[in-house]
Amino acid sequence: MNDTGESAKKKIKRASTERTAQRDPERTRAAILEAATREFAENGMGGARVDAIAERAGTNKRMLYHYFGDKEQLYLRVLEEAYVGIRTAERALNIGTRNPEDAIGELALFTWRYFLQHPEFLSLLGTENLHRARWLRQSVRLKELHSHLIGELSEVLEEGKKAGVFSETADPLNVYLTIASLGYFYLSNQYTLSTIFGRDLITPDNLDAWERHIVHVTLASIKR
Amino acid sequence: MNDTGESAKKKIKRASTERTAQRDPERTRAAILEAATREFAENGMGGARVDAIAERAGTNKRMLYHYFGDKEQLYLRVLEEAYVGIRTAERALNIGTRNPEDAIGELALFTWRYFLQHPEFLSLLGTENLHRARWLRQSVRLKELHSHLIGELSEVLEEGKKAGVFSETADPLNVYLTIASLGYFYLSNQYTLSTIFGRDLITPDNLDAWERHIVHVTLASIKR
DNA sequence: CCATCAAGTAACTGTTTAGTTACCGGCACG
DNA sequence: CGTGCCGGTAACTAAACAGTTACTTGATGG
Repeated sequence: MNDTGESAKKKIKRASTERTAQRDPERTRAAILEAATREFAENGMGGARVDAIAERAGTNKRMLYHYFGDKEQLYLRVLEEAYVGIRTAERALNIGTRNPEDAIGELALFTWRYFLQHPEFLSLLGTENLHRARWLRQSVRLKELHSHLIGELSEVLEEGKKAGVFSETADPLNVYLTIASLGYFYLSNQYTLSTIFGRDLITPDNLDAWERHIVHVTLASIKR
Repeated sequence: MNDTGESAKKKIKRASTERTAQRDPERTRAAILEAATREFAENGMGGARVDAIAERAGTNKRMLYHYFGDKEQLYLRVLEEAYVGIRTAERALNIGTRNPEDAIGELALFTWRYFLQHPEFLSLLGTENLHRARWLRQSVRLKELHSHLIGELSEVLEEGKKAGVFSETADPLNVYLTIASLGYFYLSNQYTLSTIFGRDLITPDNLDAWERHIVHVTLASIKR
């Protein structure tokens, strides 16, 4: 109830003390979030089951509703965390410090490899778009998260134009959409593509080839 | 039961006779298929409701189960029809009759515009990939439908290589995946993209710009 | 050692869902 | 004329579902 210095002190003491592990609210919360990420990624919003999330998290529905309100709020939380994940890792690249051509190549490589290592992120995007960004639109946390990317990319392109290596028509959003398109489609649609074309797209050789293809196409599209 | 000349004659008579319109099996069947296409496209496999499909089709569940067996078989039928639709239209392009550069440009334009005019096809692909092509894999009708595309594309590329306009490394599957990637991602992810980048991707100006971009990128990636 | 309070459990509820069954009505044919 | 068949209706059922409520457990502070 009250958050006096006394109780705060006790909380710190509790948090740093080895406990029986039967109770661990933060752990439970994190477990629910992770379980929900997997469940929503595998089954979509309509197909995900609240009971399944609770079971995967090793807890029960009572805790899920206690920490997250309801299914929709939990889903939004999962989606927000997924975006924070990729944008944070992207920012750490610091593409602005490289020469323009390398910077674009690095961003393409990073994006492809992130998609490859985080299939659940691609699934969540697919689900959210199926619903026309119904939940993402309600998010208040994500408005500023993405502007940094376009800003940095814009600077890199300007630098390249001045140096005479990039075409004057190169546009930052177009460049990012090109990189993301080539990575997203190949991975998210790998199952139908492999089926209809009778060729397993996910073998190491094919993945390597497509990685090189993405870098090649991206640079070919903006070089003078 | 039996399909003698007599009963066949009667069927023809029935089909050509103006009836009370209370009964029309083919119409009902087609209405169910069309309603199911929309329902599955809008809500995915998990989110689609059999009652909603029946209502949209102006009929009821009894007929749906009568014609299509169950929800899963109906879904597969919808998916198969969607693939037949795009591959049939694609074949009519006859890209083999054009000069190589125009042929690739035409294929890119066609694919983009088909995606633009058939959002339900993109949604169905998304849903099917979410489930790792679980139903498509079971389809026996679709094995040969797609080989024609790659064959024709392969011929065009060979012709272009001989003429010296295309790079020797250009690969037919890669070219198609490039075209499809750029169209698919832009449209299927337009909702989250427009939200996070604060720019409406679906305005006529932006659509035109992206159409030109796809053709430009595709050709830039294979030109010598 | 007892009172308190939050973490966690499990059984329950009202609703929705896929799939079924019992029935209706008109048409073709004997 | 009446019998069987087929397109179509609507009410039903069993299971699954999201969300709730009554309860247990165990740590902590007095």
